[in-house]
Amino acid sequence: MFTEKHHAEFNAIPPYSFELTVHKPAGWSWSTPNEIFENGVLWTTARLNSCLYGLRLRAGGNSRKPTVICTFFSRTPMHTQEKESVTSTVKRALGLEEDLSEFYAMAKKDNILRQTVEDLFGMRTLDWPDLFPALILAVTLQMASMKRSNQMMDLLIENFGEKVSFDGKTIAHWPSPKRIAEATVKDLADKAKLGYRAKNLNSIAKTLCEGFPSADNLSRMESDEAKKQLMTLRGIGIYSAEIVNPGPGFPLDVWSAKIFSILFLAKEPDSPRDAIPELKRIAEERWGKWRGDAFVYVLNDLPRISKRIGFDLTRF
DNA sequence: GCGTCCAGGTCTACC
DNA sequence: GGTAGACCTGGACGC
Repeated sequence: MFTEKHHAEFNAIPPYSFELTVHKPAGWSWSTPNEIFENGVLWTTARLNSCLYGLRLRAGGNSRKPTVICTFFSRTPMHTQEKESVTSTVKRALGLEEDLSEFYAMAKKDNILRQTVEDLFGMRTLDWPDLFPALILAVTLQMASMKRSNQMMDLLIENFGEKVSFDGKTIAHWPSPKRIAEATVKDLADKAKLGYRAKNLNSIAKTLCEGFPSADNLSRMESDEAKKQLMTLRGIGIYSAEIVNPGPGFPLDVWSAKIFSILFLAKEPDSPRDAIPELKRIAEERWGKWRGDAFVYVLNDLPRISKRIGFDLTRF
């Protein structure tokens, strides 16, 4: 039984939009696809240091002094050190201490971003509480339509995940690396329809169980070093590493390559895959170290950008 | 109903 | 070091 074990209020560097950060317009979840966002409150689950927690999060403070109020639910009593550790992970994943002022100053001079940063004022981009779910997402996105990726993720959670009941809610959470490492490749392929990805995910899970830097550790590394570490995992290439550890990366795939080709070059690419290196170069030249943030802002504002440029970017 | 093609990449063998 | 081809499989599409 998960009961309330720890309660805290965290300060955020303004501007900070709790809602846009945890409940993104493009539909990306903060920790698990099954989390519940109602009336400004997020009920979600996270596996931190191999322990599962229920979390209830909501905005506090005001626009000049924003805060996030967080309640942790756990099976067992939480020790002081455990409280400090999970608190620090949650603060990082909420982007509370991220200062957007330099990004916004750059964006105000950029035709594509100027209005977008106003549309999504105060949104933090993407920082995973836990590493394995991010790797599952990256692997299931490969060579599949969004519908099929969602099917694989849903089946993984249904067949190998865990349910957490707390605060009157029940939320199904991602499987642990241990559970996927212990499953057979055949079982993963059959039950989660992973196809060739089953072998990769099983290998990744085993590597994580043997010892691999956590999401917290990776976030403290230089971006290139973190990317290098991630790319040692089987089935994780440049795109997947940048999805998992966004930083200043620009994780273009054939879908987003079509969108950025329209925005940068005003044309659809003949071959989106072949256009990726050139589009990445343009993004780096145009947005520099802020290209990762620009990437997330643009992809979360497609309906409004489409209206402004008179081209439907949501049809890709 | 059936065949074909392709999808929000990565790895490997071969040059 | 650069690159063609293989990789699972569900769903869309044409016939």
